[in-house]
Amino acid sequence: MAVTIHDVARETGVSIRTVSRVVNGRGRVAEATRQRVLAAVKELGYRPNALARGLVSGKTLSVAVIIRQITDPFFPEFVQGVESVARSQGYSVFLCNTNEDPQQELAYIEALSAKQVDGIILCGTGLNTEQLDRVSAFHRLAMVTSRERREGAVVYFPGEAGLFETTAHLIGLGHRAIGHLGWRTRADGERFAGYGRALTEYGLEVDRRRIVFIPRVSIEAGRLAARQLFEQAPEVTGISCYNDLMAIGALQACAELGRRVPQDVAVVGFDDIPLASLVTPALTTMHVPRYKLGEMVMCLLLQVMTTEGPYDEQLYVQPQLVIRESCGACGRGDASFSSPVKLKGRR
Amino acid sequence: MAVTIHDVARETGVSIRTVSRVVNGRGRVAEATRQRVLAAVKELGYRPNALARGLVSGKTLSVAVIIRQITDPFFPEFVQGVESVARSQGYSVFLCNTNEDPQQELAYIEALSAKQVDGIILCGTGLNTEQLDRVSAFHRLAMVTSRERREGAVVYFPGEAGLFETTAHLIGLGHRAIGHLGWRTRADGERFAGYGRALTEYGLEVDRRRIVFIPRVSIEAGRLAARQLFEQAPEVTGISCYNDLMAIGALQACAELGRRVPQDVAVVGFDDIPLASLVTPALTTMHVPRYKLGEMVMCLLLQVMTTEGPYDEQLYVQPQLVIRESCGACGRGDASFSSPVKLKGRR
DNA sequence: TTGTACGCGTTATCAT
DNA sequence: ATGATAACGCGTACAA
Repeated sequence: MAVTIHDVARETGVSIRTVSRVVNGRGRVAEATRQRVLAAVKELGYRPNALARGLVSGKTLSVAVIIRQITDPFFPEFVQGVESVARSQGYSVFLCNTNEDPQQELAYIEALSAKQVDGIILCGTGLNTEQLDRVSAFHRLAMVTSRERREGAVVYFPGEAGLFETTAHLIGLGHRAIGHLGWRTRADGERFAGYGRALTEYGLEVDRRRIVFIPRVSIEAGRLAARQLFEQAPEVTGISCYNDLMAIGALQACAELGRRVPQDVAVVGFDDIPLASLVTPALTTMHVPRYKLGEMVMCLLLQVMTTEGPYDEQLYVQPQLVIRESCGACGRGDASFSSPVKLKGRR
Repeated sequence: MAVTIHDVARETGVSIRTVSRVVNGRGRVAEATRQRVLAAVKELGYRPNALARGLVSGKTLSVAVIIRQITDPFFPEFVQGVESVARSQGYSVFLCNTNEDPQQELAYIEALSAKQVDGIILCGTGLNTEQLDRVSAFHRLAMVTSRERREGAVVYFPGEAGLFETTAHLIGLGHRAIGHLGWRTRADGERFAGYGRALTEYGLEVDRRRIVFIPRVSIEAGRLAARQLFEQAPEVTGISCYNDLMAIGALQACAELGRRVPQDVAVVGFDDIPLASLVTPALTTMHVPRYKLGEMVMCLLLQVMTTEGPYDEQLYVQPQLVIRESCGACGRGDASFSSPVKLKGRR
């Protein structure tokens, strides 16, 4: 069995109360006693049981981060940001991967509440508003979302406005037949909505044939989706994508089909993952400061956790359009500058 | 305050013992009572406090995975493997990122022991043998390592043999001036050792100038290291790298410096991350089944946790050399098959 | 079949 | 300054 506070007390000849005082640094303790206790702690290798501590204190000093896909390059950096702030405040982090499944997400939240985590961070939740309200009634939480939300602690980066901007960028470059590679079929997809609004505002039709949704995000899924798009709507000359992974998949598809980027087809992504600047043509995309997002939302959660009652604060992060080469808008789209290290179409 | 077992008992008019029985599904309970209790549980939203449960049972149903770098594409898939097995057995997973810092790693282990996790998974630990022995004396643990280890539960994939093989591959292709991009300067680096042994066994000199170590693994670090390598030893025609990230960085460097791959320089990696098959020339590398590794080590940990006393089992995973294009060994290294989607030299 | 009571390792409230 | 002791919420001998 592990060594407990009683062992230390017995060893030192004081009461457990005193040991507790020394260990927690609260309350006055004679320096001599303090030293003796500290010595015993070290010698016995005493480590306070966080369970017992949490049981009585009601605080576990642990938080959970729920993300959709750890293999999506978006999330690791985000998690790092969360973790760095959390650790600096003495918090441990539970990482939970929902595999983009809302059921899984709910299941995790259930389990976490049993674990008595002090707070939960949601990044790109798949829950609907009602579910979200229920959860936020029972947990201290902070979230990163691209869905408009007027209550609670949220770091908001507008997916709708983001895709409006990328799509408008394509329109501004003269494209008229613009396709979209989207995530899921949900009617309330903000990014998809941004795509639609851009078309509409510029007087273009939203054509179902030019839209392909895929359930799970990956380069390979993007490649396949793009191929499908070109079959359904060969006239497409511009593609705005849900994110960079899909966009890179689209680049592959273009390469396979002999469509030159950006000369024949312009492709624009979202997220600006590290890979985006590495591919050739380098991907034009919306930059999202992932690490900073993680730091911000964890800071918000700290506020939430130290506040009695509801805590409302919405932080807005404006994604930035990063113009590279995949849309041909970059002044010197000189192919001779490209390195011969290329992405392959398929393995 | 949260609803406790007492609330449910009061609501139902039974004792907490009965509620406990129903909730845990142990012991005989009259079906009628059972239903009433279940109803109350649902209505009140009762959720057993895992802290209290863990305190009395000595089990928390949670494990921790300690990894070096969540942003290294190696780890996310590994973690997924761990998580899938863990979840299937009702375990939650703490994810801990050490940022390749052994001190951080020790700190995490300390904290985790306070959290009473039931087990710990180490993936590519930075601890030395002595530290490892100490830790394994106090915790149930399983590990993935490329360092030979004859005790405990370990999934072993031989880094030494792996780099021997990649280096030997280069030698077999006729290369004589072979460089190495390594991680850290540690004398006990297994992969570096494999590189050295290959040279020696084939009668080649180990030349210090042809070796560059970098402290942190990334594509960018690999690029810079490769540039340094070419400055120190311009005669190099083959490079065996610690992992794929470095190798891809090396590909970039070659591109920048006008050295054609594989015609002028052959590059070989290790890990076979998804990106490896996407770059052109596609990277020749050692394939490591990351997801499977995660599943295996979690299964081992389950064994460890359900076994009284020490549990010893070493699983060997043989990495496979995947011959692609970056060494020119692929029969038809026909450049015209390459897609125009390329990696850029720098952003 | 069901209930009482104790203990898990802490923290914190009271005395002393 | 320090020591008994009561919670915290739950599992489980043991009793009924």
